[in-house]
Amino acid sequence: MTPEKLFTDFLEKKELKLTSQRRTILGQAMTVGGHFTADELLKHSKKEDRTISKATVYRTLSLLKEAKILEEQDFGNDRKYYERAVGHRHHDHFICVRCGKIIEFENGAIERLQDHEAKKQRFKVVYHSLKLFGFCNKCGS
Amino acid sequence: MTPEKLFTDFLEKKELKLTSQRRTILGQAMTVGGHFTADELLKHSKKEDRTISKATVYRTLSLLKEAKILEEQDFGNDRKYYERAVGHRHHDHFICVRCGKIIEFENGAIERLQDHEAKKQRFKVVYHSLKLFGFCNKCGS
DNA sequence: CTTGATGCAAAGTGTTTGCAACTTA
DNA sequence: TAAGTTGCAAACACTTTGCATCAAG
Repeated sequence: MTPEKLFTDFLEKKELKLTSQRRTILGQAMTVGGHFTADELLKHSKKEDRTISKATVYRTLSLLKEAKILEEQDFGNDRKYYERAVGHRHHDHFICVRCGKIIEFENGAIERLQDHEAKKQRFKVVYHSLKLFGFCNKCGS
Repeated sequence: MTPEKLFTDFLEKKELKLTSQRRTILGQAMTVGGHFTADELLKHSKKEDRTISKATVYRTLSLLKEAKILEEQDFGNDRKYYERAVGHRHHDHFICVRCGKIIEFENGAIERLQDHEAKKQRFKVVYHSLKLFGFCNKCGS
């Protein structure tokens, strides 16, 4: 299932329209890769269509999030980050506080311990966020 | 080491002054307990000293954070939360997306796996944040 | 009495919204 | 052509800052 198909299906189901702006923004979101902010996405989208506005980017981001095509991340800055959710397994992040580098990692054992902890608390986890802040190997300590 | 002593030492070392406002705000921050926002702390502090301003609360929060008396938390809302760091072991959080309830938990095994993962990535972790979002037992699913 | 601290209001950030004009289905 | 969508600018919510006045050391 491609992101484009997912999005058109999503829009159809909600009786929303596929506009050229939405197509452009989705395309750019899939192209940029990694973790990006609303503003970065706006800049990229403007390269393809100069008239696209900030408001439309935010509105589209919110749809893409709802459609589970993008995932919103919060790295403790004041802005939100987005990354592809489709074709991208769940993972967590290291964040270098010096250079801002973000490293992804997957660790099933941690997830299993989380589930176990959730059972103990009778809590039904929907999603989680694990971030390890510190210094990447380049930035030493 | 009491929070008060920690704070006066911290201020002295930085040649900053202990004002009545700072004393009030620290006192309230220690009294309120749990997780609170800047605005809540302002409201509480105003009960003790009506003239305290928002600006002073924010400025004092930043000092308390630097002095490691408070810890800043980010629960994905747009505002920041604070909680006592002194006399309070490290822990992580469940956050109920329905009622907003926050449950703390400690799990040493998860921490050990995190350290292990960090070693693999040659990343030096300074602090981490693990949040499990979902439904608490009251809010079911 | 010197230097830092305060309160106020204004400025900043990132994000959201009201509205008239415009597009999609 | 009806309903959703857009760009714009203004509105928002939270936080920070400039400045004249005030108080701690």
